[in-house]
Amino acid sequence: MRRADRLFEIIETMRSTTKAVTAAELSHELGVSERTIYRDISGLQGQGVPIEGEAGIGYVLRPGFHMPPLMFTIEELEAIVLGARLAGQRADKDLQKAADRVLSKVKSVIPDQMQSRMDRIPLYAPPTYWPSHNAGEMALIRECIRKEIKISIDYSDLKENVTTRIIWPVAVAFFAESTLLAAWCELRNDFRHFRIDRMQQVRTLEERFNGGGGRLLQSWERQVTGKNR
Amino acid sequence: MRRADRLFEIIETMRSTTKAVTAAELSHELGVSERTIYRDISGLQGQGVPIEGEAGIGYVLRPGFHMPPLMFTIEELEAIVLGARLAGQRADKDLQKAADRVLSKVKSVIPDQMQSRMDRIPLYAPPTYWPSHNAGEMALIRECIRKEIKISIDYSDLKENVTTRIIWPVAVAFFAESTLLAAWCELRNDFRHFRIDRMQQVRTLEERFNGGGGRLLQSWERQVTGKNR
DNA sequence: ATCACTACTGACATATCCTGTCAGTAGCAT
DNA sequence: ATGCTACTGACAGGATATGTCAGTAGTGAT
Repeated sequence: MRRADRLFEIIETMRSTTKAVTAAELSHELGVSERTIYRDISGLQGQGVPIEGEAGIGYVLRPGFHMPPLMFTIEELEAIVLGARLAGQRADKDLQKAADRVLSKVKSVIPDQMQSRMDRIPLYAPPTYWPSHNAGEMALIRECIRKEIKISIDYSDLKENVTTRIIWPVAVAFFAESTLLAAWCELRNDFRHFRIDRMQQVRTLEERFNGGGGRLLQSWERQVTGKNR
Repeated sequence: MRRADRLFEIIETMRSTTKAVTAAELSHELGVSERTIYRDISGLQGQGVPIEGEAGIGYVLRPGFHMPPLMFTIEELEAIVLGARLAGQRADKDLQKAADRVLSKVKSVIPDQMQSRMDRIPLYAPPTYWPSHNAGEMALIRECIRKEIKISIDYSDLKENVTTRIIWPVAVAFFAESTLLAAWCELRNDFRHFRIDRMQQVRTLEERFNGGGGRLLQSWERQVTGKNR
């Protein structure tokens, strides 16, 4: 049995029982070694499948693997659709695809009668004709924020001076005119904001930084709201 | 990207669109050759996934494939949160509240560990400092679109000439610089676009119009996309 | 009828990555 | 303390996934 098929099989097996399933059972059932099962499960978890393993117990598929039916009002659907369209226009290709998937997932969990209305929601986000450059890098940047990976950028400021900086990316702000990356700048030893379209080059580094479980983000938020007030 | 991941990707891609998807598109999107796509799809079909292919057309996922969708991924949550924030900034108070309710509903169905991550999604839509006037009327306008109620507006054009028109509102377009209402104009007997912030007054009428179950919207879409080409 | 586009199949050499084996660490329940 | 289990790392060999090339056939538009 090929790996690709096996992954589907594992999900189905776990879905069909409420008890915990051990790696040994799965390995016997599917005719592969335990080591392979551990690798498969790790792969599934990496794809977001909520399998939880506990030593001494086994694996359980957390409820929350499938989306339960959801009820939205027509106005809430308008908000979702408009939001997905706006986000799709402003952000990168990957996020745009994610927004599309959100719409299709939402559509498939709401009652039938709502589904047809969802296609006809008359709120549009037309393409912006001043596409921010480096939108392609934004997917990478988002990933680095999530994984807390340092990046190095060549940044050209207002006077066209180019500096190379190592920064710790923490947040992205979608202003109407431009898109800004907020980051801790090792050069300035403080938070700085960088326009995505002024980044000449974006390189991910091996090194990671410690965001303190959101504390870095919080201290940035404090600094920004403090200044703006 | 590994084959096992790709198969899930293909399903999600096909689920997220109603149009047919060609092997060439998939191959480009996933970074593999067309030959591999054909092999992947053949594999999925072998596992019972109802993908249908037609020469000259592409692939479609047969409706009735009603596997409940998988839970949102982190990236999809990012799209939802950013979308809600953008929509909340651009639209009216009511829609903003609806967007908030969407977030809390979504939050209530996702696994615990995801909930805390959702609060810390670092994508922001800062307030626009050129608030479109009459945003307050937008909730009313959206309602009239839904219920197909005629409205009367006093509209001031580029030269400050004010005209009073009876219009049939069909759609709202959120451009970067302004927000436009698309409507059938009884005065001009054609579709016209009105900037929300140029409307002096908005009055709902008793009379309703017949949108033909989306046909009016469609004919507007045709006209707009035709002109843009 | 022709053309452009597309799904689909087969063959084959190559390189990828999947797999089992072995070894070891650590958490949970009894 | 013991047994069960999840989990990780290293490594070598082999299964298999992949790209390339070539070709057939169906669909829709002109």
